Amino acid sequence: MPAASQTQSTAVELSAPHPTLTVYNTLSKKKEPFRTVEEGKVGIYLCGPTVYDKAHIGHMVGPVIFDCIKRYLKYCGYHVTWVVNITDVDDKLINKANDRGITMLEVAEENIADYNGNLAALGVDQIDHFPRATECMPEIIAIVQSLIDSGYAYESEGDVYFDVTKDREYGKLSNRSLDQVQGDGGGGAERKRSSADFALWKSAKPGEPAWDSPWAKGRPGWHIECSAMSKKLLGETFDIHGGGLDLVFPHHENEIAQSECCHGKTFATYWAHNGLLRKDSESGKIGGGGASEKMSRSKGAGGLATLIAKQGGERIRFFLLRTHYRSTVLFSEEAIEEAAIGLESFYRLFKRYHRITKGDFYHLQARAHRTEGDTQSTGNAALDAAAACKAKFIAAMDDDFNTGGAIGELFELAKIANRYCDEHNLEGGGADNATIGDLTLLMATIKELSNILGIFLQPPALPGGSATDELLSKVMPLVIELRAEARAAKNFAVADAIRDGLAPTGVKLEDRAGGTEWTGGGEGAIDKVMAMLIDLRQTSRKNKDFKTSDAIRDRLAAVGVILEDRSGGTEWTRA
RNA sequence: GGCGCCGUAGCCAAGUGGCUAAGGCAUCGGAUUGCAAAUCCGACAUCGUGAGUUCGACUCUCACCGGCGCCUCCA
Repeated sequence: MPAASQTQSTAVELSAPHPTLTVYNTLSKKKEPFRTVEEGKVGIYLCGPTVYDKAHIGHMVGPVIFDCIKRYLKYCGYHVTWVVNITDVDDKLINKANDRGITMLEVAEENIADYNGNLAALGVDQIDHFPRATECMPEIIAIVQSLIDSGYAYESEGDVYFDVTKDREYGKLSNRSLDQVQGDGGGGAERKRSSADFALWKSAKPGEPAWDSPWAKGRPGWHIECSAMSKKLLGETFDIHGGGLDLVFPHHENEIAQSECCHGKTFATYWAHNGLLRKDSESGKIGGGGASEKMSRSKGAGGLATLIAKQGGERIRFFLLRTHYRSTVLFSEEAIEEAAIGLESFYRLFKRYHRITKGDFYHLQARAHRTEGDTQSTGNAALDAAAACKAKFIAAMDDDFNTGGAIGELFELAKIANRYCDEHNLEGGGADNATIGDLTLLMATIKELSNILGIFLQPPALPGGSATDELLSKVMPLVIELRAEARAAKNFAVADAIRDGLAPTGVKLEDRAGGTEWTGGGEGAIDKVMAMLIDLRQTSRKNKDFKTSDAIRDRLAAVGVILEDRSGGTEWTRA
């Protein structure tokens, strides 16, 4: 078999292709029909962080898209195992530990906690295994030994290097030939046979964390831990290997080299690389084209936890999912806030659904698996339109997990549901069992599809809302009541003064068929609301509208707020 | 220098060899509202430039211009 012998890695036999799902493969630079190593099962390995510092938003792109990928593959009926590794031994960790006078393990623990908190906030909960390099030393050493035994690696003064000249296929992922990767050789150049060789094992200097090995006491090189962890949890050949585009070379190239030389067969069938985030330093400027800078912890990027605290995880997830995962994304808080506006319209729809049906969107039962045969017309225009949206949503996801296109359909679905409410006057008495049933079907479709994206799984925790002041919740009904009375008396000046006066506090009023609703009101809103009321009372007194001014004081007293008129103005206190 | 990516409306962003080029934000009309808000309806792009292939290209090829990535650690 002369032709086949040109490749040392024998291709493994794959399942029949999925009829519609295609996945882009960095290895072939094409979208390919999706086939699996084992029928009905998918193994995914995503390169996680080296935990030497806090995460930045760029670290979430991979986890978020793969979280969706797993959800979608499950939806398509696959059984999926997803591994995200933690690299917790590395030069940078050692340096960090030395700088701070703590152990490498302590540095790792701190940043792993940060990372896990970030994942949880963004709704990434599909990861099955979280292996750590330091927990896989026997497996790492076994692979290194095997590579030495088969002549692909050599020991040199206690270090072990992979001999790239022995690997005929070296460079196939990043599309470069050996003479193109002859750099300065990096650290330990004098111990290498070729400058492109890379370390599988690094002997320890005094004081460095070290593990016993057949060579010198030391630690694994970068790259090798992924080969070991993926083998341990997913086998010698698995389906999808993911990571940031910046990992293609040298990290993934070296992983392939190690694993395929060690096992003599395909390492991963599909290589899926997400695009990188850039920080938009000129956001807000007209005309775009402004400079943007690379996100990198070495350049001080970080603060993801702070960003989450401010914006909330769902906004960030939604922002990331609006763009195809392979694109470069310009990130700025303004961009996140713009995405959030779209998100809010969904939250409003969910509330509308609740007003009409008393049902909770978040508790709707939705289909968990795709069904191809439910496209026959129902004779109901709204339901038919929704079915068409769903079909387009699925087609988008089938096309290399095109979440951006899928989200467009979600907006369309929201419009269909809102229109249905309008056309059938569901908030003005048009609701009956039939219309409520149809609306619920529409909402369940939104639930089914948003479940795939991992959004709207539960009411958003942040921002603002959850921390609403208890007193504010008591005062607002009273404010609304005052305004309702003013409106009933056609005293629109007072009614509008209340609503307009509330605007700067972040509290919004919306008049609905069933009464006025209020939303918003974050930290400090209560003080501003009280100031508005005091101001309104002053104005009323000035206008001899004592009915209003007295009502304000009396009703505030009823909820435990006392107003005291002093020479310098009115002060309020909690009783 | 080597390898590669991108350029769609004011902004963000899907998509396709030929029917109306998704969707979101913003803007402008209209319905609705006491006025708003929300919601709905409508308006708003010929797809960086030039050439080629083709009956036909925004979609394929080439050139150019303009952004960007990797080649050192990096999600």
